[in-house]
Amino acid sequence: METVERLIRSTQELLWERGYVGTSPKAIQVAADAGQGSMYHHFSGKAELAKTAIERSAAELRATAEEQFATDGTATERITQYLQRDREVLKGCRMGRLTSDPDVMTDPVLRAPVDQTFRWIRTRLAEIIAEGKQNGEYAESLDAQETAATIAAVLQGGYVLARAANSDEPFELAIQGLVKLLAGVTR
Amino acid sequence: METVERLIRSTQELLWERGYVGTSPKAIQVAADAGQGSMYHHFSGKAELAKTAIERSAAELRATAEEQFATDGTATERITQYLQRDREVLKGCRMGRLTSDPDVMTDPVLRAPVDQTFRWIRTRLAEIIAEGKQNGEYAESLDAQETAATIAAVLQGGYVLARAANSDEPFELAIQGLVKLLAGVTR
DNA sequence: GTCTATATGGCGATAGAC
DNA sequence: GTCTATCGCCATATAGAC
Repeated sequence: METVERLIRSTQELLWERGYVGTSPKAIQVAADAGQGSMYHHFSGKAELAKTAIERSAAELRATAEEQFATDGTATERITQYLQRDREVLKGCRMGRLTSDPDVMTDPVLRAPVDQTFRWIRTRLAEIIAEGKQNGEYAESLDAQETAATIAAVLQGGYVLARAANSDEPFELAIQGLVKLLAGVTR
Repeated sequence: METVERLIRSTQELLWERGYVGTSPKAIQVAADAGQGSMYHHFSGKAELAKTAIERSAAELRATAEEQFATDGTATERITQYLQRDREVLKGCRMGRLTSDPDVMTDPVLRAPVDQTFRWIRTRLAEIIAEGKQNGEYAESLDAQETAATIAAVLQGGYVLARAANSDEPFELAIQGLVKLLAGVTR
């Protein structure tokens, strides 16, 4: 693999594990097996490399989610599939965790892909719920935007609870609880 | 206010804003208006000060939550009150955000109060839901543990979505969506 | 493109004077 | 208890040779 690619992927991994503030150029170089000069030849510095890595992760995350969303099946089936797909729960969400990083949230360039990712997920979930209302799966009174936000929040919050407990269990409980609550509004 | 107290409170504030990795002893000293020697006289170092600050924040958080939980009223009323109480949404949860900090999660001493806080919240919510089942407010089939985890997750995830969007809106949407879903299981 | 040398400044802590 | 001095190390680059 080329040096640039190794640098980007190593940065993605380190941002996931340690955040932006907790990741040093040196650590990236070691992980990527690239020299100092090499890194600064390809990128202007830590910030530009992080921008590239975050944007890459955002695109990957959307692609993975769309795999679940784009299947055929009822709205409930698609949402449930998304909720229950295999996840590395204890690592947390690589986008969600960045919202705790002060330097990411402060820099509009670094925050933008994080922002966009969650807007996209909420929009996509709201579309699916709206479809479910159209075909009579859900009551007309169900608010698509609100419910979409709730679903996205349970996932993000599930990660938080799991990491706090150092166990997948609270995540699984939260998802299961949500699935059952959703069943309550399904006709 | 005494120096020790200023040190602890400044650390609480900085941990909330910038996390453990993003907070330096120097920054704490400046915020607390305390000298280098002063800080190291009262605490062995950054880690011990952080431990004290996190434990303090955990206790405060529990006390604040219990204010909502301990009122009289139906289970739904108490839960809704907790969900809809005034919050500094864009600052996020000071316990929840620490789950993204690599050095906090790695150190058992620093992680313990975070762990305990969320276990307590989930337990407390589950108790209230169980009471609601007893007095016929909720269906017998409602799982208290799962639903408690879902509620806690929506709050934590709501913070994440709000910070990503740099707006309270997604938080409010997620809470509102949850309240309505809960109404679906209320008799 | 990649390497090594060098630089400035901050981190996290220790030592000892006052 | 608080202050200043000092320390070794790392963060984040820049410069210029190869």
